[in-house]
Amino acid sequence: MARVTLSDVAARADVDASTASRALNNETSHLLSGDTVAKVSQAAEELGYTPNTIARSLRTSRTMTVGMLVPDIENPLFPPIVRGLEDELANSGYAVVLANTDDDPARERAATQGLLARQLDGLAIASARSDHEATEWLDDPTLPLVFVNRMDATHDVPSVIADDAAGTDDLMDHLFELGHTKIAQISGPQLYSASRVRFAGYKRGLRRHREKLDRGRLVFADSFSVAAGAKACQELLNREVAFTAIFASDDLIAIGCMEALRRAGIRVPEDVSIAGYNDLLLVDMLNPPLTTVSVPQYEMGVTAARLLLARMTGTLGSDIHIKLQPALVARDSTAAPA
Amino acid sequence: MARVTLSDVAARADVDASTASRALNNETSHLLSGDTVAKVSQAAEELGYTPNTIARSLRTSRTMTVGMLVPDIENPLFPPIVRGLEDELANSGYAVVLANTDDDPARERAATQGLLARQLDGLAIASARSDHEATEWLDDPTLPLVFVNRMDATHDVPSVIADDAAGTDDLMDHLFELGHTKIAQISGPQLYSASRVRFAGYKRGLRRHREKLDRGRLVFADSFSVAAGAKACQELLNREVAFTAIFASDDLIAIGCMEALRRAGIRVPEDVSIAGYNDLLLVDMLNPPLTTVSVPQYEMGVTAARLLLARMTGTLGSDIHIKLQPALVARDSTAAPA
DNA sequence: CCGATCACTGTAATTGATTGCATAACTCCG
DNA sequence: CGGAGTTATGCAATCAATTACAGTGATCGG
Repeated sequence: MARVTLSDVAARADVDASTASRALNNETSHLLSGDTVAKVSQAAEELGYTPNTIARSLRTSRTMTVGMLVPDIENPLFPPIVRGLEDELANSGYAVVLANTDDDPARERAATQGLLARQLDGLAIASARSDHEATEWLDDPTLPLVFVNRMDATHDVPSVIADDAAGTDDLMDHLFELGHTKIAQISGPQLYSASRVRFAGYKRGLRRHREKLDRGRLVFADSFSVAAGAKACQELLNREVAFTAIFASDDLIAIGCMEALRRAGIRVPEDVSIAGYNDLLLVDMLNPPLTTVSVPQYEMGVTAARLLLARMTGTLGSDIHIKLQPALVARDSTAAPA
Repeated sequence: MARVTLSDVAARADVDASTASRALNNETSHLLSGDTVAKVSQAAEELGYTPNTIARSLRTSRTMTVGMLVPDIENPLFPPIVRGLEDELANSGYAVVLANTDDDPARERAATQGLLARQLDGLAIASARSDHEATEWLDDPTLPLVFVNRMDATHDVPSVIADDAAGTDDLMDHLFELGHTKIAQISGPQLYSASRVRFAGYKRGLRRHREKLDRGRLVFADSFSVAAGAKACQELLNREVAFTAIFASDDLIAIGCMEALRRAGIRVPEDVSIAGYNDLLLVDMLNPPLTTVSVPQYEMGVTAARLLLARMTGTLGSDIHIKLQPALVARDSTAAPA
């Protein structure tokens, strides 16, 4: 059974293809007599007609498809974002093409090429990397873009981020309230705006509480992962500096820290408190449950979708930057120092 | 700046569009003189030409895009599968459109419609549901399909699954070896083939070890989720039947059980052992680390992609069913009964 | 030296839908 | 009753590529 085309429907309803097209589109069906519309609709129904989106796209140059770039869908931070985006866009008839970049410029470039060639109507970028080399194509003004979980002042692109400044402030206050003063940070790669903002929050927290920054308590992890966190924490331990708490830039890094501390026979939170960031799935079930900052991931996806829709259909400005509020979640991995 | 089309390139190279097309396609460029090919390539280069995939697709009826249906990308089981699929397909130039179905027939139908209208070249279905009502469209023989993590004898569709029979056998043996005989099962919804196979494995394990099935120790959870697991476990507790171990059909259910038991003041594994299934991300970091069966999720995605590629390009039969081997991972949530 | 073959390139149809323009029929009003 | 306006529909171009077919000129063998 060959595909049913519009001409088939038109033939059966005994009208021209153009008439059938108008009958089947809500914006144009008012041009036609109710009679004809009914006739065509019935024919379409009977034949089981499905419009060929490709042909339509060629004519209208709208694909009703958007792309989503993530570093790695296996990182638990992203599935809720993707889900939120997809849910919201599906409501408006858009589909989502997903691509993983591993934050590797070459992969990012390849993925983007692949996506752009498909004439997407828009692109959501949750890829956290923010060096320029790989992103000069971002300046193409014809493609509606939105950054998720990333802020980039050098490109004129709307963004949805969590208010990491507020989140880190709350977290630092929490640690100080417990009585910690020797607080280490395992920061993420400074390539990422999230890392930089949280690092800034760390420094600001110290300053606010009149502690000075000791660079001996500062380690940069190679990536947002358990392995990188463990490695960075091990380095911190090797330095033999004193600390009673660790603020990890990300939950996965925090989990890596817990692993490293456990191997070293250091108890959490009795000997050292640990706090993470993002409130990833299941971190409330860890041993001990992780203190962290909950960011509204799903909501970020939804909001990004709305921004993208607004940019695609309307005339939303590109200078809109939405900050969603995070929430400190104090659990058992942080406690008063011994 | 309007898009650069093939005609633009052709004009600049002073040839016909058809010649330009042939020059730019590897399969046809051998028809042309090296001179012409070079001329066209250079013109394309200079103009920054990117072929319009839509127009190409319309003509060739190949979109180089496949769909992937998952119940919910937020369920940690699926990201690695999606990632494996995407990685493998990207190597061959295919993009992946993702849709969440929530295993809701209406959503599944809507999502599928939306995907199919885009003339996908193939569709991978990890949506675990296996009732027929929603899936009669599966019998469309023109669309290359592959089931992932789902086996369905009533449809003639290739599949990639983990060998759950072997996995459950290993797990049951493990529990018996520890000395458990009163083993409860929290099963997943029987709608899912995975649940049924694991339930069968549970029964087979009991039989093999000469225990008879006590339906009092059997509860069916409403879904594969922490909440459903907690609820089901609570029901098990309410029944006041004796048991020393719980085999949960899925890690999330197992985590729900751990929660319910903790609330009831029952220790794991001292009072009750718990085993899950799937070895989801981070379950090794739980309190206690969860005994489970590791299934090669990423590998399943890759394999599914290969099957799909084979079906799309070649003439792979539809009766191919690949079983990947799981591995028991004994951790601290299971121990000898008191 | 002439027809056949070959290598190369152009012409035009095609893919399936949308849409500007033309037109036919009908209504309305002076 | 005729011209203006309205309503409903068809015609044909268009979107950007691919591809069957045709044609041109050169080469080659008899």
